[in-house]
Amino acid sequence: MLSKSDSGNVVGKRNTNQRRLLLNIITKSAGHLDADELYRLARAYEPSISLSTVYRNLKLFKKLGMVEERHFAEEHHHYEPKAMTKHHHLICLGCGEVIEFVSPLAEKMKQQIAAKKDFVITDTEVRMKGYCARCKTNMPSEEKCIA
Amino acid sequence: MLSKSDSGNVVGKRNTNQRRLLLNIITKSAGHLDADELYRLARAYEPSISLSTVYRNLKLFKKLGMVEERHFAEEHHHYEPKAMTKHHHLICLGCGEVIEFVSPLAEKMKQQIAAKKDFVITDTEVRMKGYCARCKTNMPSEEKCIA
DNA sequence: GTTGGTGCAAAGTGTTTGCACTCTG
DNA sequence: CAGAGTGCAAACACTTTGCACCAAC
Repeated sequence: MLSKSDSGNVVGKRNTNQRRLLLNIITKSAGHLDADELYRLARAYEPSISLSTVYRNLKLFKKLGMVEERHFAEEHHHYEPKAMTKHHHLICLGCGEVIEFVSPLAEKMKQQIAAKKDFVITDTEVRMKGYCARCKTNMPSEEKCIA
Repeated sequence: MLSKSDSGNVVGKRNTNQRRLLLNIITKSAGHLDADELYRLARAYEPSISLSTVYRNLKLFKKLGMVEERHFAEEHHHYEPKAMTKHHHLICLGCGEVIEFVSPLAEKMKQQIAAKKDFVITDTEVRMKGYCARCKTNMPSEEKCIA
C-alpha cells in the first residue's frame, strides 16, 4: 500500500527517497501526525532516515503549503496534509482522539469578524475540547467545580 | 498602580510575595503574556524572583482555573486571566497584535457540534489569522500563490 | 561536477525538577 | 517549627543547526 517509489514529489526541489517517502506517509495518513510518529513510520521503510530529515522536510512542506502545522494542547506540533475542505478539530480530553468536523458557521463568523475588525483573514481555526460519547461517563468532576 | 501588597491572593495556598506579585501582574495585564514577559515584569518589582517560580505559579494558576494557557503559532505559551466573557482571538500576521473578539456564532456552532458528534464540549476556541487595516497593504504576495 | 539533501552529533529553546534554604501560617 | 514555596543549576523534551559526506540533477 505504500512503496518508496510512490508518486509523491515536490516541484523545484530534489526528489530524494526520504522526501518522497515522508510525503507519501503524510498524505496517506489520517492526519494529525507529529514529527516523532512520522519518524517512526518512515523508519519502517527507510531505517536509516534521521529525525533531522523529518523536521527539515516538514518545515519545507509547511513552507510550500503542502501540510499544516497544528498546535494542540501538547508541547509538540502535529502536522496534517493541507485539506481540500476547510475543517476544524474536536478533541476528546478522555481518550485523546481528534475528530474533524466542518461547519458553515465558521465561514460566516469569519466574514462577520473580517468586516467588523477591518481585517483580511487568511486562516480560521476552531478547536473544541470535551468528552466523547464513550468518555463522558467517567469525566473528571473538577471539570465543573474549578475551585 | 501595582504594589507588592496588592490584594491578589490564592485561597488554600501560601500567600508569598512572589505569588501575589505574579497574580497582580497577570490580572492587571492586557492579557496574552508569555512566561518570559511575566518574568521580566516581575523582576522590576522583585529583582531576585526566578523563572522557575514564574513557571511554577503559572502552572498553579492554570490548575486553579485562574489563568488560561494559549497556544498561538509560536513555540512558547501565552497566559491570560480567565475571562468573564468567552472571547476568541484574531492575530495580525503583520504586526503580531492579538485582538479579542466575541461572536454568538461560536456558541451556536458549539451546540451544533455537540449534538452532531455526541460530545460534552467543555471548551471552544476560535483563532483567526490575517492582516489588520494597517498591515494589509504590505501583506506578502505569497499569501495567495503558494507554489 | 555542483550543490542541495542527508545523517550525525552538538547546540538551542522553552519548560520542569532535585535540592538545600527560606518564610508563611 | 513543619512543610509549602523559593532560587539555583541541572535535566528535560522538542526542534534546529554545523559539518562532512552523498546522490540528484
